[in-house]
Order: sequence, then structure tokens, then C-alpha cells
Amino acid sequence: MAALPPGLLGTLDPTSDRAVFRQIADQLREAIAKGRFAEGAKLPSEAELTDHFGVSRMTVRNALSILQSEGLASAEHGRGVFVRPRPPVRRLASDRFAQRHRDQGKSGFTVEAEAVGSRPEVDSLVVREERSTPEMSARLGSARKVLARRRRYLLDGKPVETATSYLPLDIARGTPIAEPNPGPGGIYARLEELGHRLDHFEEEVRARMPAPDEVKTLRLAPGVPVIHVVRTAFDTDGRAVEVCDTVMAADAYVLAYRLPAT
Amino acid sequence: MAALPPGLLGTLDPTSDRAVFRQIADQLREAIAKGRFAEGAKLPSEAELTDHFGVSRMTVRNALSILQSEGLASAEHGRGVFVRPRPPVRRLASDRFAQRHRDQGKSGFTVEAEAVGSRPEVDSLVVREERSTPEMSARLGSARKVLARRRRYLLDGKPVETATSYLPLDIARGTPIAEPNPGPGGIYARLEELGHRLDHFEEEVRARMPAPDEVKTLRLAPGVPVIHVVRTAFDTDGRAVEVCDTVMAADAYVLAYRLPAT
DNA sequence: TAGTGGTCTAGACCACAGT
DNA sequence: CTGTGGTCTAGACCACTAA
Repeated sequence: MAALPPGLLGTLDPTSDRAVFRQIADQLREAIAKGRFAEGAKLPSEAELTDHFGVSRMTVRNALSILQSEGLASAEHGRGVFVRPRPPVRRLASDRFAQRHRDQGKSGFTVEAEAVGSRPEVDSLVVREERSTPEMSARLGSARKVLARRRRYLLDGKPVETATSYLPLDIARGTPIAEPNPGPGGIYARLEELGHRLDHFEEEVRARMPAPDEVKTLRLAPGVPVIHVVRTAFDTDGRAVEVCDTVMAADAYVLAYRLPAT
Repeated sequence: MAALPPGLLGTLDPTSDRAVFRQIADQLREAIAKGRFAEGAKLPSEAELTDHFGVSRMTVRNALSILQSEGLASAEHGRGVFVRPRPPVRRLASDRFAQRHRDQGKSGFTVEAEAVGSRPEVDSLVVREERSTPEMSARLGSARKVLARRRRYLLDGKPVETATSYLPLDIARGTPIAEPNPGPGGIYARLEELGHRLDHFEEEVRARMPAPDEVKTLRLAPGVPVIHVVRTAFDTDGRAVEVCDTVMAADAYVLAYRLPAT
């Protein structure tokens, strides 16, 4: 095993109160920030680091796990630990639910993905009737049962978002909305055809660390949070006609909003 | 040391492929989800878990560190590991920059905090002129130098948000905006008095894990992401008159937005 | 096959909280 | 003082990757 190039990383300060593994993490973080390790580049192996700093392997692993929890690096079994590249982000514009986007034949996700040269996919499509939760009843105005449409969105094979739409049965049952493929323009186009003119949407945005099943479904690297968006669609009568619960890989999204000043 | 109450946690499956520390984490996570450990309750100590599962201490610590990285638990040195309580969240309404909020004497943060019975504080107020970054120049329409106003917001002593406003010098220099206290209604009220009628705001929302300095400034527990919001204020001439860069503790915020359907 | 990270053990000493 | 978590060592064996 070759030694580390001199000057790539510094040395420890034995007089410091700061724990050794934190000092090592600091050095690696700084080296990444300074560009000494490019995006996607391999960091020194655990063996090289134990050698360089003269510490035990657990100490080095502790340091590396810090970088991973910060989202700066990710380990690949048998290959090494790499500086995590920032994936292309999907920008959700503030006019993403404007009428004109519904008039096209394809769904917003598909149109948008193809516009930036990505290959869009939708899978895990489940459509079924479910009992409503108290929270959903509150948002939809108390319906006992709801139609749930679950799906997962992928860009170039990478999962980026899961979404579940909930609709009151008195609106959706027996309509194309209850079909796996609701047709051109998606369920919002169908809602309008059914006489529910859409007026506006309300979104609630949160961020948190993913649950284990979300890590799996979205294939999230360590240190990547999720953005949790709950969107309610209102028709021109002021009725909530759909609630969409969305979980997005935070490293793949930027949400844009426009706020009135008056 | 007393043994764990029987039935509180299950046993390991030695035939499982799943790593032991993950199985232990799973059991604790499930017990928390089922309410066997309430919010704020103390989890079994490392020694008790070591004993119960018959594994080494590092294995138990590994399991506990998973729960912490998920934001489910937090360790307190010398006391134990506790189920993390969810702090009260601050909800940012979609009309938070409406005219009527500026007409009041106090800042939005103060008014809102007092409305829900919390004690608001603002500290680390720094106001100074800085060189503009390329990104800021792009957003503000290329100004070489900008006025930067940095501050940190606290609720009941807990830091929840840091914010930095950037304004072009030709607008802000020599005005109350360059003073530590810009007066009633904040800098938006002053901008309007200076002839910059506000038209709308654009926000970009991201989520990520905090950098070490953000962990410190916001006193973030492990497993808590930050919400990063960059807001640009536009006047009725279409000019960007302010950019506000905000970092929020994600466990303390829900952002609400209203989107047009037309 | 050699190099990598993943898991696990069985200790040690330290710092902090509460009695 | 006891019990707690924080740090660190020096090993071991395993699973995965790539040559």
C-alpha cells in the first residue's frame, strides 16, 4: 500500500480538545472544500488513513462516517469512499400547475424530463380504495373512504420522488381517475372535465431524514434528507378535490415559489 | 444494573442476513413507533442493551447511532439516550409578505411569535458592506458591492433560523436600511418609503444536511436537516431589490405556499 | 488474488450527570 | 460515588470489486 502524497492532508494536533476522529473529518472536509478531492474522486482508503494519522481503524471509520452523515461522501463496498457528486437537480417552477401545462397530452413530469434530456419513468403504480386517515379527512373535508393513487418517479433510472394522490370517492369512483392510466393531462385534466374547475393549490413543505423504507424506495445515500410536500387542490367552489403526498430526494430538487407582496 | 423488562424488546434472529446492529436498531425503532417509549423517554442504556442482546458495546452504539442519524433519538452525555421530542413548529404562511403585515410596527417574526405565546429574540446582528459573490450579482443584477444584514432568530431561547439579506448599495447606502435597527416594519417598509414598491417575491427551497458551523449556530441535534431558502424581492419595475438567504432548522418549520391553477 | 469497506469483539480510559 | 455516554485500541472474519 502506497503512502499518501505529502501535503494532501495535514497532521493531528495532540494538544487539541477536539476528538481525533473529528480532526480527521475536519481535514478531509477541508480538503474536499479546497478541491483537493474532486466530485466523484476517491478518498484515501481506511488503511491509508490509519497509516497516515497513526490511529486505529475504528477512529478512521468514525471520521469517514461523519462525512457521510453530512452528505459529503459515500462509501461503496469493495471500492472505496468517494466524494459525493451532486446529482442534476429537478427544478419545480412556481407555475408548474398552470393551465397550459395541463393542455398538453403528456404529464408534467414527462414533458419536463424530456425537455432537459432525461429519460423519465413512472412505476409502482397502485390505484385502490382505502379508508381515510383522520388527517386526510381533515384535509379533504371528511370522506370515509378515498381513492389512493401511488406511484414512483425516476429520472434516468434513478428514483427521485414518490407520490400518493388521495381523492374523495364521490368524485373519483367510476371515472378515468380510478384507472391506472387516467389519460392525457393526468388527473387534473380529468377533474376539470368532471366539472371541478381548479382554482388553486396549497402546498406544505417540510424536510426531515428519511425512514428506512424511504431510503430503500428512493435509493437514498446516507446524509440525504427528504423534502415532504403535501399539496391540496381546490376547485372554484372552494372544495378540496385532491391531496397529494409527495416525498422527494432532497439532493435532486429545488422548489421555486412566487409570493405576492400585496 | 437491572435487566430490561421482558417483552419490551424482542430477540435477535441469528439466521438473518441483516446485521446485528441493524436488527437492534429495527427493534428500538419499532418500539418507539408503537409508543413503548414515549417522546422524551429514556431508551435502555448501552449496558442494558449489551446485556439484553448479548453483544458488544460497539454493536449497540452502532445501533443507537442509526436512530440518531434518523432523527429519532438523541444522546445526552452522562444521562442517556432519549426519544427525540418534536419541537413546536413555526408555520410560514403563504401570505407572510402581504402588505398588511408590513403596516404594523413590529417585525413579522416578533408578531408571529407573540401570537403563539413564544418569546422571540434576534441576535448576531451584523450590518456591513461586502463584495458581491457571482451568484449574488446574478440575482441582484450585478452590483460590485452589497449591503449584508446578518441575523439569527430564536424562539424561547432556541435558535431556529439564520438569515442574511443582501441589498444593492445604490439602494441601501446611507438609508435606515444600513442601520442595525431599520425601524418599524423592517427593511421592506423602508424600501417602499424609498420608492421601491414591492411587487412580488421568488423563493427557492432546498433541503440538505447542515455544515458543522450551521450545527453550531442553530444548535442542531444529529439527524436534523436544514431548509435553505433563497428569496428575491422584486419591485414594480421588475428590479431585484433584495436577496435573503435563510437557513432554517428543519424540525422547527413548515412552509406553506399557494399556487395558482391558471 | 489483493484491496476495499462491513461487521463484530473485548477490552481500556475519559468526561459528564446526578445522588 | 455510580451510571451514563464519548473516545480509542488491536485485533478478527466477512463480502464485495476489480484486475
